[in-house]
Amino acid sequence: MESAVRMAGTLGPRAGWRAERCSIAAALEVIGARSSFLILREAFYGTSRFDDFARRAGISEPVTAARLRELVAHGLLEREPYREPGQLTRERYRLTRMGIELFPALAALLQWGDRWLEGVGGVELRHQECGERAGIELRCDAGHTVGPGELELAARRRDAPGARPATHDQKEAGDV
Amino acid sequence: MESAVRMAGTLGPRAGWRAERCSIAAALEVIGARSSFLILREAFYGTSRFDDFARRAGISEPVTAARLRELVAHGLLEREPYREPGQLTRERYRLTRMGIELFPALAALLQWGDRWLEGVGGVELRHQECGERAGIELRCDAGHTVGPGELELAARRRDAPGARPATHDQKEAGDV
DNA sequence: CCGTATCCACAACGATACTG
DNA sequence: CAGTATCGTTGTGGATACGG
Repeated sequence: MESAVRMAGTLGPRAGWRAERCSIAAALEVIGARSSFLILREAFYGTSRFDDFARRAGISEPVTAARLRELVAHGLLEREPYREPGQLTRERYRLTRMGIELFPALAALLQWGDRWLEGVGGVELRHQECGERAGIELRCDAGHTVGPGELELAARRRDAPGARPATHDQKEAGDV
Repeated sequence: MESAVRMAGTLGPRAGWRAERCSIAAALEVIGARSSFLILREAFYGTSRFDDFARRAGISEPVTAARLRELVAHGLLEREPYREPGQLTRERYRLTRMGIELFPALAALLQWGDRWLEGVGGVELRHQECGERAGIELRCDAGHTVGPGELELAARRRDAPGARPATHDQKEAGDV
C-alpha cells in the first residue's frame, strides 16, 4: 500500500498547513512529553494526589510538579482544595472534560502496545454497563467500521460543525 | 467525577505493573519522541521519501534519519529500494501493518486537537467508500458507544485472545 | 536525492536536599 | 502531604557542512 490515507482534492498540493495548523502537532505541544502521558494515564486510573502521581507514574517530584502545572494551565486538569475530617486542607487534581476526552488517544496507544509489543499488557477495558470488552474503533457516520486503509483526508466542509463531537453519536441515517 | 475509569478487582491494589508492563509506557518507548509522531503522520499522508519526511514534518535531516532508523528497527516502517525509469535506485519507506495500526492513536490526537485547541484543524477524515465523515470511537463488543466515564479496567481474562484483534482485513497488495 | 558527521542549544528528567 | 531548589545527565533537535 502506498499510503494509509488518501488525499482528497484541495489538500494534496498544500503541505504547509501541516506544520502550522496541524492538530496533531498542536496536541503534542500540550502533551508531548512522556511524563505528560504517564500523568494522564494515572489520572484516568483515578489518581488525584501529588505524590500518588509521582510514585505511580514513576517520575520525580520536580517533573511531576511541572507537568501538573502545565496540564492545569492547558485545561486538562483542575486543581481543587479538599479536606478530609481531621486533616489539613490539601490539593487534588481532577480531569476536566477536555482531559477526559483525551482518553481515546491513550486507549489507542494501550491497544496498540498490547497487540504489538512484547511482554506488556494484560489489561483490558470493559463497558461498565454490559460487561463486554471495549476498545477504540474507526467508524464513519453511516456506521461502517473503517479500516485505516479506507480513509480519505479532506478539507473540512463549510457546513460541517466545528469538530466531530467526541462522545455522542449523531447518526444521519438514510445513506449507506 | 472522581475518575474516568473504574478499577475492577485484581488491579486496584497492585500498582507496580504500571511501570513495568504498561502498554502505554512501552508504546511511548517506541514512538515517544515528537518527531516520531510527525514522521508517522507524514507516512499516513503518503510520504515515503527521506527528504519529503524532513521537509513536510519540519524536522532536520539528522533527526529524520535517526527517527526513520528507529521506526524501521521497531518494525513500524520498512525500507525498500525502488527505481524509476532512468533514475538511480533510491530508498523508500513504507508503513508496515504494525505501523498502520497505530493510525487510530494519531486520529485520536487529531480529533482532540481539532476539538479543543485554537487555531488548528480544518481537516477531516472520510470513509472512502461511502463519503461519510469518520472518526474514532470507544465501543464495546455488544455494539454500544461507550463514554470515557463508562469504562472499567480489568485484568485480562485467560480465555480472551491476545489482544483486541484489529477489526478489519487489510489488503496487502496494491502498490503504486 | 539520500543521507552522515560534527557541534551546539535547550528541554526533559532523576537524585538529592529542603520547606510549609 | 505537597511541593520547591539545585545540580548533573541524557535526550531531542536545529544548523552546517560534507559524502555516496
